[in-house]
Amino acid sequence: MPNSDRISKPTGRRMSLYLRVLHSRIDQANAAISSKELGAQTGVKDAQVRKDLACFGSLGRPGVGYGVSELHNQLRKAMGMDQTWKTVLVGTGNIGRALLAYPRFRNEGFDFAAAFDQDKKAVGKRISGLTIQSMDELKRTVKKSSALIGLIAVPPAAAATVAQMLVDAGIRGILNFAPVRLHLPQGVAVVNVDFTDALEQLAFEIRLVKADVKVVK
Amino acid sequence: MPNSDRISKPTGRRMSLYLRVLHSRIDQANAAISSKELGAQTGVKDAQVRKDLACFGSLGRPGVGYGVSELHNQLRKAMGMDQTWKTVLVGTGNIGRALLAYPRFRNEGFDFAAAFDQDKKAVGKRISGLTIQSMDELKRTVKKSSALIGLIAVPPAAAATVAQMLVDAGIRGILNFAPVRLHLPQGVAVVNVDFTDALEQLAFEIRLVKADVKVVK
DNA sequence: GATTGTGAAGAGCTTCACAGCT
DNA sequence: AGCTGTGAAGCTCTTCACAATC
Repeated sequence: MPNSDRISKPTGRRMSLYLRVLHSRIDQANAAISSKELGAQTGVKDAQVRKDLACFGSLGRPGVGYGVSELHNQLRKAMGMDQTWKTVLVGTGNIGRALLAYPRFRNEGFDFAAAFDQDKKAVGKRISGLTIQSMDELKRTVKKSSALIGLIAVPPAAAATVAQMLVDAGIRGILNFAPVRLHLPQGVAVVNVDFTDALEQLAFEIRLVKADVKVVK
Repeated sequence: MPNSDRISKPTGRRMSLYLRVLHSRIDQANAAISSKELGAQTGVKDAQVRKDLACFGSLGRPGVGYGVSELHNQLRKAMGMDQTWKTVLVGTGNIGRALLAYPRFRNEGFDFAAAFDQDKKAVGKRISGLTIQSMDELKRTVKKSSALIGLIAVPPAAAATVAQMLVDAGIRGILNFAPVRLHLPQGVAVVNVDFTDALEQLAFEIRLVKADVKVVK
């Protein structure tokens, strides 16, 4: 009996991990993989893996495991990876350019439809196959492209304004690289990627390890 | 009575947020800030803020709040931000170069001591004030610089090897940008930053929102 | 009156353990 | 024998609520 009331956030995060493992085994599509094996590859306990996968109903066969190909398809569908997500980028500085060039995005179904920059000197230049557009064109271009995802890679001071522009243009989710908490209306999702936060987190954990006699898990 | 048994990971993550708010108020160093205000700025409930801050003992004054300057100092110390962290970068592709140029790292106490690349054609070039070194020099340079943090910005296939080299050289923490789960000995901390994971997460949340009649928090 | 610090309740996530299937 | 699916137990983090303090 399916357990798909609602997929929790922790479960969603782990789904990405499982997906990565399955992706690396597409060549063995007909083979089976056990929850134990999936767990070992992702650092997740086997019982947890089974609980997570139970969201889709009973895909596994006792004594055997999960069909790689079948599970891969189900997971892709559940995570929304069975479609192409039109995506736009705002901010073509160092980070923005690196993101545009990042090869895995396209492979995973994220397709950049446009790139924007406030700097008039950047507008018109081509990077990674896109011509940088001015902010004035944002709303029209986004609507026309029906992009649902926006990446914000602008300085902190500009992030809030840009976020509002994206929302007004109909964007449904923002991947935010600016070190700022965005206030967005309900119905618009945000995921933050903050390099400084990440480094601080690391420094914090190093201190934990050094401070303790016993190492903290 | 202090509650500093052990600072949990969720608490640690929020500390970064508080720190950011306090940082933006250094000009009002003598003023006070309440848990409610700190919470509003960071999206955290006030009771949670107080619980988190109670780790340092009783810094707050009932009816008033927390001294901005005092709290800032305590937090910086607790998060290990009262020192300079010597840091090295491996991989000087698009992402690596963007990280080296990221201005906030230096501001927050992270100091790049060296950059390495496997590509012989890159070695010797200067980026952001550093001369790219070959991998052969990694161990010696890292030991000499006494760097504790390593950033991995290399292709997935190379990440595990690089991680091992960093650990052998005495690194205590790794910020990993490669989409790979690193297996490291106890005592070495890892924080992963995976752009594709983040985007997948976002796509997943957008789907949640669209699927539901009621919006999920 | 405003705000802290905190015990207790609540919610959510993880792990255990085992019946049941192949 | 091996493995799944899952109820129940265990654990951790969050929220509530209020006495104590300024």
